[in-house]
Amino acid sequence: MTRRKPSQQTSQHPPEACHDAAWLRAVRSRLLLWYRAHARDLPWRRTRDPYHVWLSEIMLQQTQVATVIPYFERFLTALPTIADLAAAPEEQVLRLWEGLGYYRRAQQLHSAAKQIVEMHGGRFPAEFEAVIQLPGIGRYTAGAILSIAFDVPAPILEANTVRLYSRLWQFDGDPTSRAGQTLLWGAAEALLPRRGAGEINQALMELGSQVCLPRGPLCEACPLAALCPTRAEGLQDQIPRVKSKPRVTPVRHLLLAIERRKKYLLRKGRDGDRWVGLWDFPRFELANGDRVTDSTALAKVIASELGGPIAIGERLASWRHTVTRYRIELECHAARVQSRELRGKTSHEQRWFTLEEIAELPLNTTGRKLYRLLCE
DNA sequence: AAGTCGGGGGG
DNA sequence: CCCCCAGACTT
Repeated sequence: MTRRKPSQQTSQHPPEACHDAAWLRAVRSRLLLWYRAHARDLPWRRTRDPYHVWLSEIMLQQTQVATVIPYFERFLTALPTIADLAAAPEEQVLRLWEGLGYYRRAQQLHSAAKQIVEMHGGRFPAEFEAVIQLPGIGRYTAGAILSIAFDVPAPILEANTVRLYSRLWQFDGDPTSRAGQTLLWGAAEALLPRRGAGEINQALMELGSQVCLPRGPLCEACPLAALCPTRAEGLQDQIPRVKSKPRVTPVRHLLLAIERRKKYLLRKGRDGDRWVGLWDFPRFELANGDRVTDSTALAKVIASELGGPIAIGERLASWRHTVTRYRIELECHAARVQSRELRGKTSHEQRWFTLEEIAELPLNTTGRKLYRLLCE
């Protein structure tokens, strides 16, 4: 058991040295007894199909279980095999992802499916080196897929187990630091059994998410409480250390519903934009005190970006939307084109769509919200 | 080591 | 309002 001072916690001994083999065996066996009695019945736990496990792991990145479930089932109904995914148009994949966020996950999943068809005959690879080379799959996701789908003894480390291991090893340094990562990955490795790594890994995450909570962990219900040094010293609310978060900066956006003959002008996000690959209504950032209706500078920007002059009309709606570290004050206006066509050059891909066509397009969340307003 | 990428759940 | 989430990737 570790009894070193916090300042020395991150150095000197490898994590294996902190807990002996008997302690590790006790953790595994108590954990498995608890898990077999308390595991939630989740869709991706009913199968070991590598495609299903892979899809669930990608969707679950930075996304909570309850949010993922309906997306997971709808996605597999639409694209039941890796070959189906590889052959699907990107806009269908993004449409299935719409609302989940982190859309690059969907694009990399799609790209990886094509690679699997090309390089592995459509069969998900079972070797770590091949798996981690696929786009969108890092050390955690590779370990999760390999251990769950193929029973490969690969360690995992993610939000739940960072917290669990920090407490079990009483690590009070910064978990994201080099030393923290080394210690925590070492802990994950030390806990691995020779067989059944997938079950252990899922049990560790389940305990972390259901019992070893960020604040107010349920130590009374924890099967590992008697083995936990942090619990013994009552430090479970100080470990792991929390990092302060960056400030949120407010911005204003203008969203234009430009209609011409029952069609609306949409633009597709490209590299450098926020929602790459998703369609959006023409969107412009406003200066601080800018009034939408009488800014000639704004009119120039709009005309140059859309390829012709636009007359801004009445306000349709306004609301607030927070993304990453920006709080967007959104103002939606109706608008009409003044020339017969927008014929100037545009750096974005932009096209006119009917409402029926927009229904099938991948949009970002605010774009979808404005679409619904226009349908009323 | 810090930024970026989204959106919703829940206190 | 706040914190948090089965991370990966770039700078």
